[in-house]
Amino acid sequence: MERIAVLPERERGVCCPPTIRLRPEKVAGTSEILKALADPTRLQMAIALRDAKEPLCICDFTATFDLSQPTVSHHMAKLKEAGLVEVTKRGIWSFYRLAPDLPAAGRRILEAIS
Amino acid sequence: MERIAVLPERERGVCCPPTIRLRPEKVAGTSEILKALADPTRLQMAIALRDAKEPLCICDFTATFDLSQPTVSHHMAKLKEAGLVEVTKRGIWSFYRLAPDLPAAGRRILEAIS
DNA sequence: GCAACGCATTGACGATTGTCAATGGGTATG
DNA sequence: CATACCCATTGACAATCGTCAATGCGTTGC
Repeated sequence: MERIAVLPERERGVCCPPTIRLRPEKVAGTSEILKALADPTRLQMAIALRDAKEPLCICDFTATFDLSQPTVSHHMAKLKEAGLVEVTKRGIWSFYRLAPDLPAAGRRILEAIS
Repeated sequence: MERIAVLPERERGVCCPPTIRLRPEKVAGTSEILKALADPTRLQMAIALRDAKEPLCICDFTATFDLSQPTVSHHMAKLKEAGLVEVTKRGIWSFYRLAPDLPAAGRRILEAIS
């Protein structure tokens, strides 16, 4: 990612379409992950799960954020749909943790955010 | 980001709200960056700019994607609003490049995606 | 059995988003 | 001046999103 200094010389009517190296499925998957993390609440939830020593439940986040329980549940479902999060039920609780089989793209993004 | 093995013991009515270490402004800024990258078209545009040896103009992307020029222009404006992209006008062209003063968060995220 | 708890789902609402057609402004060429 | 090119802005539209109230379901404790 080095600095680009000069502007290219261009001729009228001639464009330089960049070649897209990424496969469409890869683009879709990555943008799904990004979309899941692009909401402030979900971003904080994901970071909390990333940094947590133990799995967390919905009620933990309901206590943290000023949001209703259905809303928190809805956000967590989005993280799960994106493959970022995994759930284990025990008793009346649903424990959430970061997906252990997180794809490399997701892992790198999660490590990049702060 | 090590594996979490065991589930915590919980008591009814007692939750364990995670402590949010991130400042609210930081959360807002990062989620703005993520939101800007969360669209498939903008994701590909950002990656193209990241990997390009020279700045690119709007018409380059209009040729690449099957989208109207206003739409491409609109997407580029979103990347610019998020501080990811910088524009230099010369003649009839507007040349876009990755922002040289990209905040660390943005740079790490951009390097993480693929 | 019954009440309380934790959670997911549904339905509804305003807000935001992605897209295009239409338009206008600036710049080069003839 | 007139035309062609590149680009940004506006207005409009359907689609999606974030949120909550209401509801239902499974589990635990009395």
